[in-house]
Amino acid sequence: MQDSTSNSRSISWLQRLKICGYRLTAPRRAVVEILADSDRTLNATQIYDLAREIYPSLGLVSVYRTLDKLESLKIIQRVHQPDGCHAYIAAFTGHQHLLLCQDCGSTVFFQGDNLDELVFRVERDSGFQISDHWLQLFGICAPCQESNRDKT
Amino acid sequence: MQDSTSNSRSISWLQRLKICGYRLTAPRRAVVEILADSDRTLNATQIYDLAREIYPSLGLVSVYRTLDKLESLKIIQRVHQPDGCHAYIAAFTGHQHLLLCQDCGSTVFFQGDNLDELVFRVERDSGFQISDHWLQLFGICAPCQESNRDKT
DNA sequence: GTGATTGCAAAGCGTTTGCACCGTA
DNA sequence: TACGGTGCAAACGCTTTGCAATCAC
Repeated sequence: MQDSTSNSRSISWLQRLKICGYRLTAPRRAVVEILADSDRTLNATQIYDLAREIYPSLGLVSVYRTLDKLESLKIIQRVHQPDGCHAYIAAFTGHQHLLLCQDCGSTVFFQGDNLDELVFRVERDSGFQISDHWLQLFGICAPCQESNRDKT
Repeated sequence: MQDSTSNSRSISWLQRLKICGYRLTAPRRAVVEILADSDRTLNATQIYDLAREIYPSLGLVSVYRTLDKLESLKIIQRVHQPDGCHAYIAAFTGHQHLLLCQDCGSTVFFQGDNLDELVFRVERDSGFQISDHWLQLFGICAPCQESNRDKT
């Protein structure tokens, strides 16, 4: 099937919404489609603009409401960056961390941090009971490095 | 000197403001005082409330304007947490990372992460040029663990 | 059919801006 | 005295809420 509105990730997300008792409506399908297809962080307005290309009568309110549901089902997650925390991306699967391009917002997940020893040491020294950690890398992706070179 | 309005950290911050050409006014002194004295993250409204105990005619606008200046001088920094990114704390000195209590917001800095190898590997695998990283630990501080136990 | 979901409009909230007055240097 | 800084009020942008109409199941 060549239909770009039905990649396997969005189908799986819609199934999960349905299983959780939510109805599959055109606004939800459009928002899911945009986020499932994106490899970069998007905020509510960006999602709204893109999703209206699929479903023009979409309201911004429905974007916010769908984002809430997707986030509470851990299908998507909010991304924090130096300049704010209002962008979303498909959620981690398992223990992964994020690498973000500060030019174009494209993201790559990686794993293989070995922080156990550090966490243990900090836990012992501080008396804190550590339950979670964030590790994010920031940089410039290869295509953006390329286009920055061209500008010079 | 027992005067709680003049601990050494706030004096140093005021000096830095002055050196950078900013005037030392009562509203600025009050905001600086609150932040310099705090070991936990505070947002604009919390700073406003606390600083009005020192300087009751303070306006919220001056809090925002002072926060801007302190942040641009890297005296304070914005802290990102799972529930938002609108809190401030005294800035890192050198290469340090943050450990936050999710109950009371108290913070501890730590150092000694060894991420060079990881950064190198991810850089090689992804093609990104990595310029920065965030590492934050979240947990419950010892006093909060204690008081949670008492509630049970 | 019926109740969840929608888009619109309005409200809400945190933050920024315009402005006349004030106070530091 | 000069002009950077102030507080107030209003504007602003993003997000949430109230509501009647709509539509998936």
